[in-house]
Amino acid sequence: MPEGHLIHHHARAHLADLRGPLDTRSPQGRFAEEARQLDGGQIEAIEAYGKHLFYHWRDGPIVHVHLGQQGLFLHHDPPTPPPRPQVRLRIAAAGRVVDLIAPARCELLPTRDRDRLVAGLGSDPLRTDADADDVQGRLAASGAAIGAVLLDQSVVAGVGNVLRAEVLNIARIHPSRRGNSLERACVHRLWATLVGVMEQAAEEGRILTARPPGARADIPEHEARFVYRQPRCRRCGTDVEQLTVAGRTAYACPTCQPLPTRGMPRQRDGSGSASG
DNA sequence: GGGTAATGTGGAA
DNA sequence: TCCACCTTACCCA
Repeated sequence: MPEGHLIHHHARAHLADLRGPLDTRSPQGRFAEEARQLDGGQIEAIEAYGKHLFYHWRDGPIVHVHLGQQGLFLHHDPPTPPPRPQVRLRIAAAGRVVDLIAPARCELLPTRDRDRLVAGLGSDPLRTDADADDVQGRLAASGAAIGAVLLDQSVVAGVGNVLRAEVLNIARIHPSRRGNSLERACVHRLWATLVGVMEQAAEEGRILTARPPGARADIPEHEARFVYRQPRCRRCGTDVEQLTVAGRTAYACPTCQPLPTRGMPRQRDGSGSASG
């Protein structure tokens, strides 16, 4: 389920909800010993970085969570139902309970390991320490398809398949275009779009890029996207093109995101005729 | 009730 | 490049 926007959304919500002494347990059992260690402790800070979550326990360890593809959080108000047997970690505060299910990773992490992990990540558009100039430079220097570079967590942290499709459509860039074929203003537009879309998505907890004006609040996600898993572009109605970029299905509107004609003069570098 | 895809990643081949 | 991980949600009968 999760891309970076949702990770930040959860971090904010959990920081607000999980105050005071906490009860922790692992009904599923795979985090039982760790949960016993944490039981009765308090969370001091929650950090989101790309698709990673770090729960900093007061005078305690860091709990590192990566949801992977199937992981999800359930939130309960009292009266709290008993946890499903699949719940890896239940964290219960006085008024609010969070269940973590099917994470790709849930582990105690020494600070050194957290630092090493973060050092391998690129700028996160949702973090104040994101280095916009550095990322744009790296995007513009890459000879790989921009749709591949965006998914590379060591370049930009937090972008997944939905954000890739929607942001490239909004910025009118075809996912197959090489980073180093993009004009500087184009890369700047891409970064600005990324930040804007992700901030709104983090706020709302979902990616609703193509929401029509006046749409009901509970509009389904699949009706509120320009090209991701759409038969036709919601901007112009053109049939959406599906292609594989970086091993994952990419979606593009041939009208809104045209590919420059092959063979167009581009003498700056030799990458213009690269296969793909 | 069954079958399938999914917003991700890392390791094997 | 493919598969496993592991669960939910959705589609269809």
